[in-house]
Amino acid sequence: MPKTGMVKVQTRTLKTRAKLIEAAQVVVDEAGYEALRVEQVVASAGVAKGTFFAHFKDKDALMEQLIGPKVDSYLDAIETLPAPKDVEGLVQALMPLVGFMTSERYVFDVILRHSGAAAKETIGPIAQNFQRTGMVLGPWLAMGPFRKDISPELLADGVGAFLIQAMALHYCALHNEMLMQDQLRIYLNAWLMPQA
Amino acid sequence: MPKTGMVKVQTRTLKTRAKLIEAAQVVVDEAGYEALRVEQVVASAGVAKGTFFAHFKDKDALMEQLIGPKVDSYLDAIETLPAPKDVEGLVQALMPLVGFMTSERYVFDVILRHSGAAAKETIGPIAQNFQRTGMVLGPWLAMGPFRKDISPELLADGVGAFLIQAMALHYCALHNEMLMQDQLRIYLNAWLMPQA
DNA sequence: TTCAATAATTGACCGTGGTCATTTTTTAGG
DNA sequence: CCTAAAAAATGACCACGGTCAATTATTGAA
Repeated sequence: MPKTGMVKVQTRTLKTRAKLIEAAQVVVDEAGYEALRVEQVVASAGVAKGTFFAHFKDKDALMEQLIGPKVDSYLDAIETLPAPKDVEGLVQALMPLVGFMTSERYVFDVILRHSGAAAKETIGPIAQNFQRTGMVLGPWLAMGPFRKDISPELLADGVGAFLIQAMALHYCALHNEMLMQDQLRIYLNAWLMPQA
Repeated sequence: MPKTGMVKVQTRTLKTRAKLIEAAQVVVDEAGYEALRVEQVVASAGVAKGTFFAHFKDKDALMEQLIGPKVDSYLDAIETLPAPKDVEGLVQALMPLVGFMTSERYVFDVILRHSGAAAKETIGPIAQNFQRTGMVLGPWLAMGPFRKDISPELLADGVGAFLIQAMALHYCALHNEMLMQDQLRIYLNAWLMPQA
């Protein structure tokens, strides 16, 4: 593995890594995440298989590099939106992200594995995304007409938990998207709204 | 695969399946779930590898047969307990189950992968467990000093969601210094208690 | 420019889950 | 019993993620 110490990073290293990620992205764009094969990636990147594992601890690490930025782009989009004024607005704001996360069973599994369930010393891109979700959501929730008796961080944590729950219940179905949305609305109403 | 129609189930079939599960359980008892190898199981069961996959769709299907009943036994124990009178009591009642679910990273992953399978055509043992969790928890929560503005089913759903969240965080480098039961207590207090 | 130390790359090899055409066993009818 | 069809078991084989000792490229100091 290219050393991550304080020594100079060889240009070659960056080139190779870029080639691998680019080749991987092409495969994903053409056939989806599930269909990605390391052998295919190294073949079209023109490097040996060993090189792949010199750059990525395992296949999942590459997946993180592909899925993480994608999730990030959805968070970018969310961040530009005005703070939602109710649960419905929040759900609508979250749906594109949810749609991506449940676009493939495999993607959802990867995200689940890495969303905090990953026992790793160095925090990966996906876990960082979840942190960022909290950072985006927290202030939003604090501004909205939501319960004020607990911290925005805790509020955001709960949104994350119910997001996972709703996706887990309906991860499979594109045709279940309405159901997932309804489910999420129910959860978030119960979680976010001050009790009458 | 042994047919599951209305024809007679051969004694041989039951024998073989029993041998496989027993052999698998021995491996698990000796080395844990993660260490289980199909080749080891078939070797000590004295059958060919193909036979294994005639009885179980894949390795995960066997894992469900091992983990499902185990989770069930914890639910049995919980069911005999008197309804908890506060969040602390609930947390204490749940901890043995939580302890098992997080005893191995691999076990948690298997459970995660199968917990949302309720939407699938054939509902597996683990998904059934999660349903049962709701059935055990619902009435309990209805009896306790918990919020009454939402249904017991929804309350139980939320407990499930926060259970997963707390367990996921337990494996996360950023949060593992906080004890899982402390985390769970915070979540469940926020979720279950009427707002002051 | 040289060269030794270090980093990156290679590809044969392995472990292990999963497949399938073939063989063996069981069942049911005559 | 005998036999043909159905069910179960077999094991050689494959796919694919991952390893590692050997090889090649890069670097920096003299």
